[in-house]
Amino acid sequence: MSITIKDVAKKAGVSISTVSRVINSSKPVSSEIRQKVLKVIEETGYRPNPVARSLVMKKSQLIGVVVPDISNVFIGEILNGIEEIGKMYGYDILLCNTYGDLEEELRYLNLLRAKQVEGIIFMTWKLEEKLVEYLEKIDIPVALVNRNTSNLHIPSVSIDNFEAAYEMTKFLIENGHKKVALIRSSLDQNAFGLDQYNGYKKALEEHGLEINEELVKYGNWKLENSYEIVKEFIDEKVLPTAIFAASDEMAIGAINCLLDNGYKVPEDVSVVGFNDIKLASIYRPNLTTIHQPIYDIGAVAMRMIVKKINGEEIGNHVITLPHELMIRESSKNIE
Amino acid sequence: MSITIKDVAKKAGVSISTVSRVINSSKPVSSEIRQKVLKVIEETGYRPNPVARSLVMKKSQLIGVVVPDISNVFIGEILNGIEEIGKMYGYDILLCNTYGDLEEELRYLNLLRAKQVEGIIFMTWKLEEKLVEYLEKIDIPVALVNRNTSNLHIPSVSIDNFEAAYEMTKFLIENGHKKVALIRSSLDQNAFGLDQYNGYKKALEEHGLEINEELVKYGNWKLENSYEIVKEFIDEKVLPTAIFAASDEMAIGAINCLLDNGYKVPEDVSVVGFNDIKLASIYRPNLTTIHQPIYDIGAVAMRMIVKKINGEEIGNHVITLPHELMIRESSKNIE
DNA sequence: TTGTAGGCGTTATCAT
DNA sequence: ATGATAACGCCTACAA
Repeated sequence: MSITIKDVAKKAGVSISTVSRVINSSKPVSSEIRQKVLKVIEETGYRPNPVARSLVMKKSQLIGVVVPDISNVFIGEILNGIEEIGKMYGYDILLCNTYGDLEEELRYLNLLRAKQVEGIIFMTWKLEEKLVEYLEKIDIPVALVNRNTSNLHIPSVSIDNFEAAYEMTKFLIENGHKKVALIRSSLDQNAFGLDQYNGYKKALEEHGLEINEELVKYGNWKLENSYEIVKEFIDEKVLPTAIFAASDEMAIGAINCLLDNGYKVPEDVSVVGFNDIKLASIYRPNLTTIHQPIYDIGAVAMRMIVKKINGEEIGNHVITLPHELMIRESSKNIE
Repeated sequence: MSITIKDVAKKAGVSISTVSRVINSSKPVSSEIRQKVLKVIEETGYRPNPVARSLVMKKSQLIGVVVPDISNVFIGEILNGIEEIGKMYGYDILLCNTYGDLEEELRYLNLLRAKQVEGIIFMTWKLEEKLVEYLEKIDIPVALVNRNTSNLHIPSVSIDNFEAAYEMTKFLIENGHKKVALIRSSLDQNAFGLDQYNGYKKALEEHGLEINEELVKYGNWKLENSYEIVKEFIDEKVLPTAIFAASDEMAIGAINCLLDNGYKVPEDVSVVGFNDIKLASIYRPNLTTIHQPIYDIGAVAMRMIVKKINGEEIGNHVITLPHELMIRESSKNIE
């Protein structure tokens, strides 16, 4: 039986409201009584019950964070940013792992509202129409992460994936690569990775190269998966001179497949990634990739949520963080 | 203004107790009334408020999970197991990231109790004495993960780290390695990694090799860190013929440092890891490592917590899962 | 400045 | 089988 505000009140010889006032400093209390109450709190080790508090305040000090894969290192680093900023403001994290499944995402979104979370940070691979609808009219602060939403009415924090992919593809082309493969996520219009695809396309078009759909493959962001995709390239003898993987992990999967099949990187094939996770600059060959301020993406998203909770006006609801093309060892000029 | 049980009762023309009974099937309700209530619930989209429920039931359907580093892939996979099993039983996760800091760990533990979590899954690098005390007398179900506690009064789920490290070291020695370095976590007695150290020591002793403390280094489980440690070996010209890193990530950091300095793996130096994360079998050279059933560790821990919550008797409170020595490319017989 | 009392949404214990 | 009603622990008008 844990100690309650009532016990404190009794022990201090004051009313419940008074105790409430000193713990919340919501209204003035004579410093004499305050001291007395504080002392009792100290002695008894009393802690206000957050659940009861949530019930009456309709707040929970909880932020719901829904992600498609906790074991993805990119997501893990974003979570670090979210957690750390959240902690600064006294918010805790209710974690939801969806595996990118729409039903799960919807289920969790409902659950989170029921649990009175004060804000939601959302990340997914495929932003289905249903989700967009839901997120556009939800009545609690939401931030979409890693996805630009300038065309939607949902706040978001991400880099400019389109521009970044464009730069990367352009870089490869200007290094003499005429056959550039792209490994991105699934085909759907609303899938994360569409921006990358469009950036890739733009670069190709600008350089008068036609898009060979045979070279655009759809992965699931896993190492193992891109390994298999590259194996297909090899088996089908359509191996390009450069492979642009939409994540570093997929790039590494690709490189290993190439190595296992007797190809050299970057001598035979250039392989570039996206995200710049820590492994990218340690892996051998070091990955040419797009640097994202991963931690910051999470941090900024959380800060945005906190601001909204506090009713502070936030200027732009679509925040685009800077990215950078990191040219390292896994790509080569073949001109 | 969300709809409450009261609204449903009124709309269905029954008492709130009746509504409560149909949503919980706690007591018989005439099927006629049940249908009526169900219909109103359907129409109104009523969802019981979990917070109010928590308050009266003193339960929250929440499991607190505290980990030292979310972005660590090993931990990420454990979280997958925890989450998935938790979801099966209707439990959600309150995630706490501590960076392994004792103050944070203690703070979170208190917070979790206050939030009425029904169970706690705990993981840390250093199991400080204070934590042991706290965990031994906490009044809610706890499971320590990735750490054998046969000498403590805390339930746990892990592999036999001692035996695994022993096998690995023995394997290296029997492959002709007389100078085997160990990169493990910090020096403290209670640090995770002590079991590995002891296993390592036993193997050396059994083979009449003396322990050269110069070859035992203390890392922080990060890639970058073990890279630096190996650099020290090289600079100090005490490079051994084999390096046993206490995690795959550290092994990869070690290998990359060797490669960057002109050494070949495993020709010049054998490097082995621990955990068998996915990357281990994709990385080149494939890592010789200890396979842990990572996902299962999380899953079993969660199942254990659920059982305890339900008051089911669980046999052994210290669960040891099987491990396996995976011999791959990063190690070599030099006899 | 302090205390009283009502209410937050549910569950559970009584009667009926 | 059903319905009042008292908790659960806390906050907050409203009174004093």
